[in-house]
Amino acid sequence: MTEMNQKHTCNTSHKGCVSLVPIFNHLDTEQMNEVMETVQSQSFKKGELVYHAGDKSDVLTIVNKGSLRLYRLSESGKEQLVRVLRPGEFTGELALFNEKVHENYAEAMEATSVCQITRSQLQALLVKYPSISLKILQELSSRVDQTEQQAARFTTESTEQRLASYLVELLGSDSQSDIVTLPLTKKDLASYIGTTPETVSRKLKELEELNLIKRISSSKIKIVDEDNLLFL
Amino acid sequence: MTEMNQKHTCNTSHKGCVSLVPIFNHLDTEQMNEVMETVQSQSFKKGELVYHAGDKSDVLTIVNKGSLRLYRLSESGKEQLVRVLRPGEFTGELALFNEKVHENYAEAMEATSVCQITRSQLQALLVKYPSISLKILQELSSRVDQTEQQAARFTTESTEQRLASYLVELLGSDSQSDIVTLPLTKKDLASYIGTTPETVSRKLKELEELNLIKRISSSKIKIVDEDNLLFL
DNA sequence: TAGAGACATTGATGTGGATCAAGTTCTTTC
DNA sequence: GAAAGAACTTGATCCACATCAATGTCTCTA
Repeated sequence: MTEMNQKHTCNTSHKGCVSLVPIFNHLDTEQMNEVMETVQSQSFKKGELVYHAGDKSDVLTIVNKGSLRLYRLSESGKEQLVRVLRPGEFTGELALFNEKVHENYAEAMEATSVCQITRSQLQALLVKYPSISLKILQELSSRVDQTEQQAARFTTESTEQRLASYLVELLGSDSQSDIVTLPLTKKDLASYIGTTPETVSRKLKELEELNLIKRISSSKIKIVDEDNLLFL
Repeated sequence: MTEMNQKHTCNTSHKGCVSLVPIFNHLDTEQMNEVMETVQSQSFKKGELVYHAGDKSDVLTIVNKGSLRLYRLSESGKEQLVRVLRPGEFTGELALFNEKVHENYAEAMEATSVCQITRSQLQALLVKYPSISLKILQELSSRVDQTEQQAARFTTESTEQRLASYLVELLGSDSQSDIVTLPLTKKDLASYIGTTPETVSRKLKELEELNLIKRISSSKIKIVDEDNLLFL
């Protein structure tokens, strides 16, 4: 991986890595044991890079605990948040399957442990258990869909609409309660929806004045009127 | 598939479908023959839809001849061009691998012939020839990358820069000559780079005044200064 | 080959949201 | 727990680009 970060390889408790993640957790116990022996566990402290653009390391990195922030730098050096990886999600597929260099940066947002599997190891597993391919294909095709949708929103919706959609989507998974917790700083949130922190601030204020949301604290927001949020 | 379009199933000459496309053309002759027997050939006239948003048909569609225009409609009904599929490229993976409905519309841009393979047929092939999975994984991961880059451009680059990048990318594949042929109408081009036809018109004029390009005809453009196009 | 409809250009105008700048509040850390 | 520094908010200004409108040009088709 990146040479700049010391690695804390711990050979115990790969279990989480394997049994938790969608691409492996359909296997039976014995097969999982086999997978566990091939994956390497690794930990990163907040702010450390798992890989960076230009890096060619060919491992698949699966988040076990914590979260990774994937971002890009534009030609002009502006940072664009691509997505946040949560436990069970993976990254590194471009370098792994296409033998290309990474185009993204992957940074730990908090203390984060991941499992890594090399190209040759994964290839062996894919041949032996084709169902793993299928899971990865599922995940990748749904990522293509999500990213296309995200791109389409940049050109067809206003900043306010994108912010509102984002809040409602947070609610979706969170559910149960009508209070969402922003998992990102305002700066990252702004970058993700394609705007600036100043504008996020102003738009949240506007949404509050329209009685669509209520700001509880800086990172907690109550969704008052989900339907009209999507109607903007 | 879509019930609105008559299908022109021709059971001859699947050969192109199979031997031309990256996901199959690494197989040996005998294996290809096997694949040929499972795929279905189909033709579409200009403007016909191969599938549409909401459709749940679970086939992988591979372009053999011609081209398909993939687009989305936003909530507000605005059309966003996602990408153009050329021979060898495929679509339909979301519905196929995730058993979800299509989110895109796929429309023939000209007389187009495609090959289709159903979920169960493909699954059988994937188990038998794991190298096919690998090819699909390659293609999908590179699509994720491209789409992420496209999304990042919407937020970090100006319209002029996006247009310039687009022209240079056209040159890349076309190569040899420094003249590119726009494969899209101005309307589609505008949608693809996230702007309006009016602005495309104006920006092309500006680029010409800067001596970076020269418009030969409405669809042919000479790239005069590739380096500075990327420097904008 | 004329005429209609689609597509492309150009101009005039308005505005959403970026940018710059100045406070304010929240977190670190020593 | 005080000081330093992030992160956040609010205000004032500006501009890139959308939108609306009019005209010009291409290309089907009858």
